[in-house]
Amino acid sequence: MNTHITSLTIGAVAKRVGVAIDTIRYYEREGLLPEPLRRASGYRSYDEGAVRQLRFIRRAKDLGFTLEEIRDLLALSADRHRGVKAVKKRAQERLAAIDERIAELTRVRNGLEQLVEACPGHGSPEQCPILRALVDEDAQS
Amino acid sequence: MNTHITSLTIGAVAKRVGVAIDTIRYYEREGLLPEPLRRASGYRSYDEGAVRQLRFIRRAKDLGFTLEEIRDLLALSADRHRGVKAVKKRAQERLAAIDERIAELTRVRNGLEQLVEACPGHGSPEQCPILRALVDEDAQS
DNA sequence: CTTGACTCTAGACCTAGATCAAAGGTCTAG
DNA sequence: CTAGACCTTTGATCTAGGTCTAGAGTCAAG
Repeated sequence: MNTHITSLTIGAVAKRVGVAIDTIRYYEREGLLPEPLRRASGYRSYDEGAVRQLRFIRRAKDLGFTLEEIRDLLALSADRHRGVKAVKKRAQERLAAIDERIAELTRVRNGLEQLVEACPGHGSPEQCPILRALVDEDAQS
Repeated sequence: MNTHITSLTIGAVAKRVGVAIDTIRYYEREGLLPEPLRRASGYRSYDEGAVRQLRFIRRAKDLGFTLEEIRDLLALSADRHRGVKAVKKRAQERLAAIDERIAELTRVRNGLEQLVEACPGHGSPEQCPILRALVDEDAQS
């Protein structure tokens, strides 16, 4: 519960969150982070809220959300009550997209595995099922 | 076994393989396709071998190989005998990379699923496990 | 006060894999 | 012969998510 007033430079924020300074400025340009206060010198001045928001962005990115989707999530999370429903919907959509991607990769994976297993690893290229599958239409499983 | 002499324009090749004309020229620039013969007019003149090679590239790409890896595969496939071993090795590496990617996606997927299941879909943002997980470090499973 | 680390802006550049535009030459059906 | 489809080149543009540069100003330690 350490809510004392802090004033962090962009470098300090970057270090805390583990992200590059340029990335923070980039997120600001892209509307993912609000424009921070400025010192007299023009230096950006951040507080803990900015650190939290930046961590939010990074975690959402780790879950595979695009920056555009994250912008949307941030807007929704600011909407007390009504936002929750929409956030859940976005998460479900993301989950479905991941499932689809996994299924697709699994299909490719299994096809490739069959080829690898069938390949003796020596002999002429004509006998290699991997090369045959790549060259001949009809050699596909 | 239709190996009669054919001469195809780039457009005809593109249509047969189902790829854009620009993509064929791009592959040529990138060294994935040999420079074709030219008519007196300068038009590229392709034969069935080029069509086969282009299909090879497309199939390999569908299996998740990058264009750089495909360049390598093409070189290997030209090596009668010794190439087969290396091709199998590349395919095994590709398979391992896909497995790793699937495992990673599955981890993310399961984490996200838990959050979705725990979210009531209404109420205040503080009660939404999805938002909590994104905001708070310690709310992570 | 000096030095070195930090920050500012605007804008260029990067990867991968294409895709498009402009300005012009060629080919073919009618 | 002409319309219109097709082809040529060079070079720019796109997506996504940053990363880097130059030139200038600021801050903190000693």
